[in-house]
Amino acid sequence: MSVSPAAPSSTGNEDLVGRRVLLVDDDPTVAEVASSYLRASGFVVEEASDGFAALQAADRLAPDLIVLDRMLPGIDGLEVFRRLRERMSTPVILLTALGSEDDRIAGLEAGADDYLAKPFSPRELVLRVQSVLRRSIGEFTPESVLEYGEFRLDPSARVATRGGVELPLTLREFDLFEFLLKHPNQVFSREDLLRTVWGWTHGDLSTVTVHVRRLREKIELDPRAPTMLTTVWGVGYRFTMGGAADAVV
Amino acid sequence: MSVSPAAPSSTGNEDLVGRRVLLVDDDPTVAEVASSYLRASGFVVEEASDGFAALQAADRLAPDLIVLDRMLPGIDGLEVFRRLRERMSTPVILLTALGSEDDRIAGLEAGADDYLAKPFSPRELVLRVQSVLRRSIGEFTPESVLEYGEFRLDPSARVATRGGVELPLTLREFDLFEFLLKHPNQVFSREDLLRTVWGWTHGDLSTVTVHVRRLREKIELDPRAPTMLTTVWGVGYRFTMGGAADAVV
DNA sequence: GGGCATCCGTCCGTGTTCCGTAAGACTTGA
DNA sequence: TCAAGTCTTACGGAACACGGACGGATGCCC
Repeated sequence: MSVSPAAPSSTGNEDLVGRRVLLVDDDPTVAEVASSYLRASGFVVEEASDGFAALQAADRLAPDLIVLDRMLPGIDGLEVFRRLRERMSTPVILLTALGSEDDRIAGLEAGADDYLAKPFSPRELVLRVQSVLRRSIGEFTPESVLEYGEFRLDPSARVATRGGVELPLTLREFDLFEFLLKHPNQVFSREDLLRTVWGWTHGDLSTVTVHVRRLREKIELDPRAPTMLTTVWGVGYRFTMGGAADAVV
Repeated sequence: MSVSPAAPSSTGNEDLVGRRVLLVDDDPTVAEVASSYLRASGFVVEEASDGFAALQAADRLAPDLIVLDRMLPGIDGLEVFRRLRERMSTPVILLTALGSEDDRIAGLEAGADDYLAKPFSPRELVLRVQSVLRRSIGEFTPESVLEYGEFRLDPSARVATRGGVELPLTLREFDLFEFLLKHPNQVFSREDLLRTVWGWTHGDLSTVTVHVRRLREKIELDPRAPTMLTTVWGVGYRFTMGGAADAVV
């Protein structure tokens, strides 16, 4: 199984890191793929393969969100859903068989917060989970603006400036820059970045290399001799300002 | 008017506890689920299953807000809505059936304070009820007029002008513009807009694309090279004016 | 009541932007 | 000097945004 590219993991999702997700599906393959994607996006995932296990796990874990297959061995998914609702108000995303539009309607009317038709792309699932969680947290509350030296980065407007001049960053470049700006003076391996910024579990590391280079092209005065977004040989990259923070090598 | 952002995380929802909500829907399942969610959020809920009962209950209860299904047995939902408006200014959230295509309610929806397309997530309904109520509290003035640059937008009269000249905006265009004016310098995905402005939880995103284009046609000097309603590639749209980030409205 | 204009949602063709990958040149550290 | 790691460049394809147009539905006017 290879990780598909292009997860628009716009990093306004850092508040979501560490949130607990309970994944209920009886198909081991689906469960494994889905949970690995969710984990890659920073969620803590617990799995359950039938209705009883789901209810128990829900009590024990008190998850922030539940992904629930509508078709389950033993108790039906909808029934599990009702019982869940009786004791907690945790948001639920329902996985429904394709085609059966009635399922979806029934699901939403029963109180699901979202639904996803099987077969679904894991990436889509991650997006939905993030979307539902973000909504339940509080929507459209503008994120605070990052200021660092002459750089200014507004995540809500997705505008980055240096000395008041706007930097024409692309989506990936912006996400990458935002992450680095939030964690200055800290070294990240390419794998770290690929996981946190891209949301991939594994993949071609050169992707990171190239994007770092492109970002340097836009934020460094002399991209050939970077002073802020520097390379730590054999380890990764680090964003620093003020120049003197790199004494230790 | 359409929608405003939901629930600030610092939930100033304490003021809303105990507010009376009249829920009008003939589908017992929908009514039950919705009302249980509303009650769980601290509202006092009364239900009515047809138009007459709704009007009577409205008189008797003097609710703070009414959730009204457009499709009702007996009197049509819209008719109920008109009669309600004749005697009281209670805010109304309209539930519309999206599935049945014959439901283009464009005309009178304009008077509703918010609308939500079925099927919807109950959580979404709660968010909207809170949002509308919070807005209506302390706002005895009909509705504040939005001014932004040379634009002036009167939600009550549904009139938009640029430099004193009226802009012939359609219903959707007005709603869209209003939402963007209320949240300047912030990027919204097509999905965000579809959910908040249209009240759809799911739908064709190209709908948003097209309406943005039509709106640009009317507010931009050069619609081909938009300067205010700009596209953020891979993310969504943003309304900005002149460089000044005076986000206070 | 019929015809007309308006508005809305959808679809399709087209051009553009951006991203991921590969391959070769270069640099670093031993 | 050598090998591993890093940088640079280029390219193909995919995702995306846009314009144009169409059909259906509604409201209005005659």
